[in-house]
Amino acid sequence: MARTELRQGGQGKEVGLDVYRRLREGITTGHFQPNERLVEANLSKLLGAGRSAVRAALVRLDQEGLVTREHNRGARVRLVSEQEALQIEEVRAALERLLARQAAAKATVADIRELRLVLADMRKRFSNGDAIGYSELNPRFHQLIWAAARNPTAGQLVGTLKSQSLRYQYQTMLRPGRTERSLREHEQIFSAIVAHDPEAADAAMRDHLEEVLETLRWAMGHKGKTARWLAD
Amino acid sequence: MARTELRQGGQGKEVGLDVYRRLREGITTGHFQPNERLVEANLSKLLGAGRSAVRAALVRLDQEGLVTREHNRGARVRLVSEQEALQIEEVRAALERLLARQAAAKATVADIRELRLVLADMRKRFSNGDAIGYSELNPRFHQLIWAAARNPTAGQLVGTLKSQSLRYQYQTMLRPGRTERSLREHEQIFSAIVAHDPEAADAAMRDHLEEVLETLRWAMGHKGKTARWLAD
DNA sequence: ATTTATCGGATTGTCGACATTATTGGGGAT
DNA sequence: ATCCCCAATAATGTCGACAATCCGATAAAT
Repeated sequence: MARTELRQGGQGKEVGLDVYRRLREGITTGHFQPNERLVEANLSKLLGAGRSAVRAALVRLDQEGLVTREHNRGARVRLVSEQEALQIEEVRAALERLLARQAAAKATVADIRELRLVLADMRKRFSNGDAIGYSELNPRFHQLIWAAARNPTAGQLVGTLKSQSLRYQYQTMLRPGRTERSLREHEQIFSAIVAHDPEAADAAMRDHLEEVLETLRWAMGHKGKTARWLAD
Repeated sequence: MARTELRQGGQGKEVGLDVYRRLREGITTGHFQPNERLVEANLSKLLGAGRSAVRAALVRLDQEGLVTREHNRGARVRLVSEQEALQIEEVRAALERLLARQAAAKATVADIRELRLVLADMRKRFSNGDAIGYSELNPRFHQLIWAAARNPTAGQLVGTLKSQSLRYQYQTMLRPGRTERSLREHEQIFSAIVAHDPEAADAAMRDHLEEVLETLRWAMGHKGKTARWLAD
């Protein structure tokens, strides 16, 4: 099936890390589908690395929640249920509130400049009716906030959480009028950060992610209609 | 048949998991000190397992944040700085607020019974002037809340965070009058959960952990006096 | 027909060996 | 005495081989 050689990258050293990154990429991009078996020998050939490296990567990904491993039964891409996705999103919300608050407290002018840039881009794409392009910018906006908060602990955590629930991210766009609302919420967050107002940033992020969660719950209520072609 | 290992610990199978658990135990209990080198061959002999198992365990612990590994330079017990400990505590606070809220919403009578039991024990030890015994019950109380929230995602996360900042947990007792105040805060959290009032539970947990954080900051200001004998 | 037993292929778990890479310590030159 | 180079040592990274285990299929038994 996979005719595509993912072979490339490692400059002779750090093979292990490279394998981990490429495997991770393969999972998050959907190259490997949920519940798909990850056979060590196959990956070994596919990635051009020894089985040891593949094994180590699988252990890491397991701990990270992207892969499940059963004793003597190998590894598969972890399928997160809708219920789990909601839990993850709740946790993510709690963390992003903290990050927004800290970003408002610590953001530098450079941070704010980059945020403004992305936000302008978002406005442009929205007014062009490019909903997909808009939602592609969404992660970038949030990542800038994480960076501005200068809290590696929380940042890394929210990053791995995001990668776990990645599969459901596009469900939020299906609701009519969601994009415009999302844009307004992002603008609120932005102005709170510009004003260096932690309370407001917290509140704005809370409202935003509460909306996202609500939209997600709504979308999952329509599972029969939408999840069908999202599963493929 | 398998003449499997008479080594202590796991019952014959799951050697890998057992090695991981014992190594983890060794780190959290302080048997291995921060920054101490973890040489694979040594651990291999010490734990009576092959180097492969040890290696896998180290990879997991690295991803978990209890160990740091540098390429070609091996692994050592990760030393979390005071600043990092504060960050971790902030994140933990955010997560525990969520968990308290959900616990208030979902707690069963069994959950509440157990919580009441622990709390009664805490009161008893406090009135006996047993501050150390009191703080030993602290984790148990919080764990019961995590369990009552029925949110494995958040629960597991807050668990690993706790294990990372374990080293600083006793610093909060050094402040005079802290124990009594802590007891009152716990009672507030408990009654909010009993009343199934998520808002109140959130607020109570927020106040409680804000206090803990403040106490921690205070203790770190006195680093010169206290950290000396805490480091040994 | 259903259940049980057995066999073969496939895949993982584990061990040992070897190459590669840091680190340490000594010896010589300045 | 100080510095630099280089061998010796220790530990990790990687590979290959083998045994243990699981899964599916086929055959046997009731």
